[in-house]
Amino acid sequence: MRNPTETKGAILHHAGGLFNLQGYKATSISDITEATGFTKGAIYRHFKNKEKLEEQSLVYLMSIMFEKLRQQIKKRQTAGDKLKAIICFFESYVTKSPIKGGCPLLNVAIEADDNSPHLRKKAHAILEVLKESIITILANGIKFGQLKKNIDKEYYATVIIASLEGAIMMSKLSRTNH
Amino acid sequence: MRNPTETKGAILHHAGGLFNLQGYKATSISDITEATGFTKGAIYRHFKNKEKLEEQSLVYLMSIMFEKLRQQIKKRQTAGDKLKAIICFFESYVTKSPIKGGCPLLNVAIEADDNSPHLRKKAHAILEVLKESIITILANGIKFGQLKKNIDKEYYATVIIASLEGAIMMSKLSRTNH
DNA sequence: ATAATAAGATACCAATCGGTATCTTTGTGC
DNA sequence: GCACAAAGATACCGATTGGTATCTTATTAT
Repeated sequence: MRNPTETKGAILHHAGGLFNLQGYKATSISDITEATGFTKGAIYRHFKNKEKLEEQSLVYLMSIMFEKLRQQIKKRQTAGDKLKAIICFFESYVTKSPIKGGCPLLNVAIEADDNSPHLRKKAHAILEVLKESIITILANGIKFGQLKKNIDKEYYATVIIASLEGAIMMSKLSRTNH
Repeated sequence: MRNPTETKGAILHHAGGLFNLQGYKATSISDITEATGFTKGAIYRHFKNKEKLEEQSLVYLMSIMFEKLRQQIKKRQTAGDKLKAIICFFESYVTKSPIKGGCPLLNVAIEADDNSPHLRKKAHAILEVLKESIITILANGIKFGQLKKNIDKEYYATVIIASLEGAIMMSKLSRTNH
């Protein structure tokens, strides 16, 4: 019955969900104890403090995101189709997100501003990974003659991410339900 | 020395700044008393509760935004130049924002999700105003033959806002300073 | 079986939260 | 100049916050 790794996983899962939905600062340890059924003692055994729990939860959330996204990209062959898969992924994100509360990267970018520089650092690193993966797709597209030769890869990668994240933000406000 | 309207204005000014920088939930009444120099008694005399203060602060912040944006748009003549002015406005927003903490609309869209539906409602209305004003610019551009006739105005307005807001979000993560 | 250790529960801590009741001060109408 | 009302300060409230110390329970090694 007692499985520490499972316990830690369950805490990350529920904490991640709450952080993404309510915000990091707005989610209390008590919220997490209620959601998980575990007590404060269990949480503080596996995580040194709330800050560390926040960081590891963000990593957990993004690992889910990237895994789902990777699956979609892998299926397609050409650079164009791969990019379309990314856009589709974010589009489906609006209606039925794999994680409640929208994109964890967007959420943490807005919240972890002045306070919590630890989260901002992690989020920045994650953004770079996302950007690099899109740049790689563009580079391969150029390599195999599917895209024009002298496009500014970094610029296009940035624009793609920006408009997708911005769209998620707008959809958050436009939802009538809920 | 004692001027109630000035007091209320000062509270809105400082509270707005803090809300936009730290987040609404993360900013306490004590933060605001420290920033303004006024006491809790003064704040709760002018605002029924924190919720109302949050709402009015958001309106205050957005009124600053819209006023500055309106000035820039008014200067230009053609639809293309007006749209460029909007993009320029958001671009300058990244480097030297008129309000610390980035775009108040973006911030509130992310934070006021599940909790605080009152803020979400206000933010939604503000977004619609922004979208409509861009649609109007596009419509005028079509009217005066500066833009193609059968473009989807709502679609383009949405894309413009999305990419601008997304860019602000990304810039938040990429800042090396601070 | 039992001792040792790890996992988790319970009970508490000071600090802070939003909010209110009350008191003092300031400006105003007469 | 004096009463009256508005504006703001002070002092408090219960609830909740993140965090810790301690106690109990379950697992594992011998």
